[in-house]
Amino acid sequence: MPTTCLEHNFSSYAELAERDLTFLRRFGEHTVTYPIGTDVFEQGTPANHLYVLASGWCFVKYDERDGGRQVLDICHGGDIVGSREVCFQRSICGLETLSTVELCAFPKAYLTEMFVEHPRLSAILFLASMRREALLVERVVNLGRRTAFARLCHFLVEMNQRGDRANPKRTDKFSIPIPASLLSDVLGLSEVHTYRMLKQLNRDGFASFDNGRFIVHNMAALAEVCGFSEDYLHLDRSWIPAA
Amino acid sequence: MPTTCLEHNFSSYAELAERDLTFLRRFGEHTVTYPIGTDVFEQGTPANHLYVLASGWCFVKYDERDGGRQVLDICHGGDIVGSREVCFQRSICGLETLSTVELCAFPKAYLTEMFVEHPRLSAILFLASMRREALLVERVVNLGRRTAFARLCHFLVEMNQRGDRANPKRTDKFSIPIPASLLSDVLGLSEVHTYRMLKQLNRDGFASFDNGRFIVHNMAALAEVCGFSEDYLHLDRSWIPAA
DNA sequence: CGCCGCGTTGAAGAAAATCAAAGCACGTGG
DNA sequence: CCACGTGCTTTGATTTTCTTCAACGCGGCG
Repeated sequence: MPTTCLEHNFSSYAELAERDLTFLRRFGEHTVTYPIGTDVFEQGTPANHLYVLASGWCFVKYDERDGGRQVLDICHGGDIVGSREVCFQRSICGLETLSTVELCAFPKAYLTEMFVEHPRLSAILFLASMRREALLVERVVNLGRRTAFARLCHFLVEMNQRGDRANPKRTDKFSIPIPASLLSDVLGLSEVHTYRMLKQLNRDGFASFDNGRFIVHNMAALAEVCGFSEDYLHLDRSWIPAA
Repeated sequence: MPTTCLEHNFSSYAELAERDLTFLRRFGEHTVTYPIGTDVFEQGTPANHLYVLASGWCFVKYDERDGGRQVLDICHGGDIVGSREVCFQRSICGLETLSTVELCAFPKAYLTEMFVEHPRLSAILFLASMRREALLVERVVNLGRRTAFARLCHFLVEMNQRGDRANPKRTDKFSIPIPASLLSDVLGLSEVHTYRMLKQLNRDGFASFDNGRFIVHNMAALAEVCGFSEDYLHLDRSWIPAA
């Protein structure tokens, strides 16, 4: 499983040729395991790897000088993480684990070879990055233009959609090991207000939350409240070079 | 000028080989001019080109069903626009002009060839996309964790930095043809509150605003108020394939 | 002139933050 | 076993921030 996670992720975008697979397998060996609460890479310091999250949960965070913190993303199994950070001399964000995680590490130094020898892999990495950027766009809209309650609904719908992708067998129950304090940093709210919104979510019968486990009772209502758009799901893979 | 804008942009990331330049020049011809108020591409519809903004101003917008609108970016001369949109079957965002603009259009259909034949160009496109993503990260933090006034300050500092990049001869005076209504959609504020923040900006002696023209009196104070981070400026180009 | 878009101001109200207190589960040490 | 502290959750009261509504000045322009 760990040795094929990079491979598995890339394959989900397009079928790979044997020589591309061989290249990926060279790095599939570099699997690392971290316990909960580990800073995998830190904001402001150079990042030397990009990762595929093989198992477990982690989140991308941005800490402000004054102690404020914004969570940029909750990573799902299969997500590519750190491809933005390796492009900068100092990481824009930090990555912290929410559980024990297995990460498949791809050394930054091999990006050059990938772009030269494996155009198909490069195109896939580009496409995956654009997908992540589209998620960031949704987040900007969420924070800029929606109420606290709608933000929470949007978060749930997005997590559900992404959970489906990571594991097609899922139902409307899903659990992410996320304390409410962290959820408030995702939603750009105070912790107290986040608790109130969770309460309302339950009162309205949309979904319930208990210790990191969400149970969605009415996904359609959640999507309706926040005007959820699925455009980010529909990537155009047609231009990826043939194998 | 128009015929070399793509080339000029890519060269700003790394020196190009003659064969890369030749490839870019094939598309340098496709320069289009649009009047103010034009929708260059529309949210929800397929995008067939990516662009380099050769001259003028435009902005990236996300319209919600309920009529709300969020502005994702104000594009500066030299910016690559639409590389995210071409990766989706339906554009995530729309692009509208703020003035007469000249755009250098690169057909999506040629991405395949670029990735296969021009790894250096592909790497540069990737790097430029990561820079734009870093700007989005700053926007998420801005909207999620900062007050109205700090958001405005951050906007000014960012516009100033990016203006420097686009035109190194600039000073602390700069003008973007931006009505306050649009500014409010950038900052995620109501129009009225935006006016009040502009007033305060003037009262505090940080900067003044008149009809799209900003004059910054104290850039350091602006940067201080919002805790501006320059990390996004420092790209690591070291891994780009040699020419 | 009268209309309209843009900027400004004031007042009222809603949304969310902040402050404060208390309950509850859990682990630790006595 | 119980006492105690600590972190997580809940609730209420208060304050701040921002939105909304409304009115008005002002300049351009048909």
